[in-house]
Amino acid sequence: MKLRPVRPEVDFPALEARVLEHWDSTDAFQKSVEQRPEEDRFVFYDGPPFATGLPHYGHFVASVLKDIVPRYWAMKGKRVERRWGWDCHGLPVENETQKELGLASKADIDELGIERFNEACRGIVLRYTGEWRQSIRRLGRWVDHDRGYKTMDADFMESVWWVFSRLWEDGRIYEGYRVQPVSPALGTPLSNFEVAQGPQERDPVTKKDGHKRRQDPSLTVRFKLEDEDASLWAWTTTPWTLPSNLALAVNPTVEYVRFKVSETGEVAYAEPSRLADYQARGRVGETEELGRLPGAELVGRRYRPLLPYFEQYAEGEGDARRAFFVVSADYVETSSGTGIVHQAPAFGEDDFQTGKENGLPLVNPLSLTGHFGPDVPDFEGQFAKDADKGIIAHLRAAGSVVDQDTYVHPYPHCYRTGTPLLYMALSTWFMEVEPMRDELVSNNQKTHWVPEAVGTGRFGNWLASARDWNLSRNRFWGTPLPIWRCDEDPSDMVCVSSREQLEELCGLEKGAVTDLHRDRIDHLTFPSTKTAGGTMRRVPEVFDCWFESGSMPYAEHHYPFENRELVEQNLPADFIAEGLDQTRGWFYTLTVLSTALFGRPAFKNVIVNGIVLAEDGEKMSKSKRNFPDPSIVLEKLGADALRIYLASSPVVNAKSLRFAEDGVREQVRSVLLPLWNAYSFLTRYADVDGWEPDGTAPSTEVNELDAWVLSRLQTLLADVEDRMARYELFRVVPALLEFIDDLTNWYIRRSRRRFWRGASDAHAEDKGNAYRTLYHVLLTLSKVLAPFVPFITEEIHGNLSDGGRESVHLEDYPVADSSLQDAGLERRMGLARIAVSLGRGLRAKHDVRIRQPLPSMTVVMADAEDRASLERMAEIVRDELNVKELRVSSEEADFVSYSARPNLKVLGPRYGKNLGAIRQEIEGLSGEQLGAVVAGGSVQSTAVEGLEYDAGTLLVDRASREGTVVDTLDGVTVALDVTLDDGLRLEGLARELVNRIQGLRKEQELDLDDRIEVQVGCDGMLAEALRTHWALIADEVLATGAAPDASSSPIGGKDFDVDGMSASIEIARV
RNA sequence: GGGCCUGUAGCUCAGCUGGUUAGAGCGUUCGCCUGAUAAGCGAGAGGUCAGUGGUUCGAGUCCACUCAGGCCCA
Repeated sequence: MKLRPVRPEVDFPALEARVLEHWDSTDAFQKSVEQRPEEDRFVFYDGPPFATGLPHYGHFVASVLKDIVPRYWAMKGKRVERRWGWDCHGLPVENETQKELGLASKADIDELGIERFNEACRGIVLRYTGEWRQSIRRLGRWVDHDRGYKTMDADFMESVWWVFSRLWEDGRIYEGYRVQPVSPALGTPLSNFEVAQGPQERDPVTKKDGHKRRQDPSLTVRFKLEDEDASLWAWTTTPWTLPSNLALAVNPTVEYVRFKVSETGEVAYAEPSRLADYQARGRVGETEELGRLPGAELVGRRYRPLLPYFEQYAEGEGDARRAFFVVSADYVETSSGTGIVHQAPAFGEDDFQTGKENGLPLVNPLSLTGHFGPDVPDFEGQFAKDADKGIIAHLRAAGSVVDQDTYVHPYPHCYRTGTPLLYMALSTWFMEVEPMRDELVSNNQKTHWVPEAVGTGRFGNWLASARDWNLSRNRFWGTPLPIWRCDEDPSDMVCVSSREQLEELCGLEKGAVTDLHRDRIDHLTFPSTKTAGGTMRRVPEVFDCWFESGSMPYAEHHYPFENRELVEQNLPADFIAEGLDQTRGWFYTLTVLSTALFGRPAFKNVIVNGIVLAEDGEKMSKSKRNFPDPSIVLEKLGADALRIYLASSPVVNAKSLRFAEDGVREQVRSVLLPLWNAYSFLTRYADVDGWEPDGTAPSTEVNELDAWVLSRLQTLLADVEDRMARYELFRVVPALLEFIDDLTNWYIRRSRRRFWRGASDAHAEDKGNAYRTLYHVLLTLSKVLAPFVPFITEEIHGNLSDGGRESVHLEDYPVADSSLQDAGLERRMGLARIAVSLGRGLRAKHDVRIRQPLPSMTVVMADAEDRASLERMAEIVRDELNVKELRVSSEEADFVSYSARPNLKVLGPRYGKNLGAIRQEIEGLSGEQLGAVVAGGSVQSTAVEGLEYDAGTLLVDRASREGTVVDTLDGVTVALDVTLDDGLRLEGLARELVNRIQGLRKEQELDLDDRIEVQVGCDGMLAEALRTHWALIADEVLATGAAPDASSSPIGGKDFDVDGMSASIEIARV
């Protein structure tokens, strides 16, 4: 099979478009999955994104990871199913729908009807799937969209019900209360996410961003103690919560003062520094201190209800009291107020907790729209904030107001209506997580995290202090909670676990329930079996959509209704990859549900990616336009470049990345083009030579360069395997880069001539082996790189593979062959490259260019083995540096001077404080003494007893001896003999002529194998060089015929200056 | 307010359990080379390792605090 010759110029995006079509037309992805055995799976879970927005770089990062890793394992022989998933439910969708339908509040939705609302949600939820599909395809990600799952599918939802019913049976579900932010204008609780979206403002004092600021009343109220003619002063900015006051909180460890107000004679309690603050602001007059006591001594004291609405709760069982006493709370601070805090358990998180701890009742006279109900008849029908005025007036009249002022503070506002939010305790459904903490933590320890610190730190800590999970939402578009409750007895409940069960309960025929959304099932009722005459009705809540995505491992396969075995075998997943922001999201919900249901971790390996920022270090923002459109980057530079840019960036190690288009371009230059050019080199010369792959493996015996690059290739394979096994993608790409550099800038560079030489002569075997080696390396490399840059490798593989599979992605991943690894050879080549590098530096110092042959170079090394090694590399070094002879010497002292430093790693722990003296002594060691150490001897220390300076305790540095032109690096010292005789000079001039003629060839865009006729007009030494070295020149520039007559200048010749002599040269293709 | 992460050259980042003169790539300056390459080679400039204090013979690395940025939670 002949290789198609390939030009070095390449249009990667166009190439990628062709490859995409090839994949589509050959069903490459399907084949790559199906050709692997079903028993040997690599399980991948795909975290579902919302389709309500377009994909951005963050999704691309995750997608690149989700493609590279599965492709790799597929090539390693695993069956890797990749099913796409869509997160369809939840608030983002509802918000979008509300916006489009112009529905401001929950009431509006109720009015419209859930059915129509949900229909609208269903209509927009898949709006951008087409764009997603196209972007993901363009990125080269292989994933099955057609068999993908959607969290709104009835099968998926039914599995979610099953998951929930298992938790219900296990007694992990309970109904409770939770203080939540409520938008009274919308009449609905908001998620924290929505709260954070509310209006923001910078605080003028602290300069920190926060909630929009608001002016509220600042009211200080007196609560009359029952056992003493004295009062407790408490402060609030929410007078509307005072009707619901049930306790006062003090900090038990803070000291309080009992004092008398001089003007009125009132006796009261407050925290002393707070009292002083009131006085400083002139709100309270003179006082007389009567005594001090710790807060703990106030705890338990009873006071009279400030307002009468809930005074029935004063009475507890027996002598006890249910409410209206002082409680202890650590959170009470003394930076504001009076140090005594009014408690309304329904209206604050802290209050709620304190209430729970002290057995306080939970009273909430407000509706979701923030209006007082009949419990507070004086203000019934009034909006809470509007009632402030009336309440204050009422209290003032009753003589309960100590002070009234205003207070400006940051306060959360509704993100949609801009009105201030109210916090209130609402009934919700919880899953018990706290008792599972230990198990969660131990399951997490079975998971391999990349980077490790996320698992042990961030995620581990979160699990260790996990709280019960509030998994219900008072919304419409979601999977409904499958709880049916009796309208007569609220404790009579049934948890439904399947469609079939619901049909049976409701007396419907089998298959009647096809959709589980609220609009399809809320009306379904059935009679209670426990409560006579009771009717079972579904509770109104839907699931937190995280519960649904966390159920994905089961629900995507409609477990346990179908695929029982498959799902149970698929647990835990081998691999998932998501962003750092999923710590409390998907990572968490997967772990909690898997632990609760199966007692297993949900995933074995996880790569956590960081956040992609714009080039300016800020968040990418559509309005700021601070980042380039992903699709334009893909069209300009290609997906391979973008993939490798992302995969080698810190973002795959959970760090943030400043996205720079130039960074992507850099990948084209440093990875793709060199690879392409190596490939182009092979195909073009193979074409010229008529070489074809013959199925013969390259030999390591013919030429050390071949053995070397094959050895390097095995090292690369081993490194990649190791790093992929650890999921450390960010460490793979640098290894690839290093190899590509070795291949192009050393192997091919050093081997070029092997490809040019005529095949008929003694070099035939060497030439054939060079082809075979380069071919083998490139073909192997196309497989190694395939998961990372799937397009360019497909193209290369398609041309090179002979009898191979129709896609590189169907190949088996190459495995390192340790018999081809030769550490000694790699070491030798390393030494040669150091020597060459030093030699090049010396040429520059001497100002002698490479084209000028030099008589000799001397390399000095102390180590005998190294010297022998380098001698074996003499030809390569001579050729690369254009020197006639390579001398290897051990006589370092002739060229370098020694200096020494203490080897602190050895001496530090042993001689700690003596280091000063040691350092001084070492500085004073003579060249002879150091020479002795270098030679393997030792020198007795006089400063420190028992210390010997030798190769272990000293680090000897070499420097060029003054007056010599040498250079030294890593123990290799190089000196160059630059004396020239006429012979060398002539040869140098001949090479100059070659250089000029090659320039003309290039200028005239001749093909690699075009033969030329050369005419040169010149005189003196140049003419002599032309005559003497014509054979060499002709061979180099593919000239035909005898040496030109230098005395006649060509008519159309181009004039050159060669070392101060002039030459006129003309070439013509023959 | 709490948890976690980040701060090293103009830019992007390495720097393992503390150890010697803090590295790489890109960019930049000068020079070289080019018979695959948009490349390559050589030399140079560029750093108070965010700051302060501490532990230690020795701190970019460990500890404490501060500052700045980020993610998540409240």
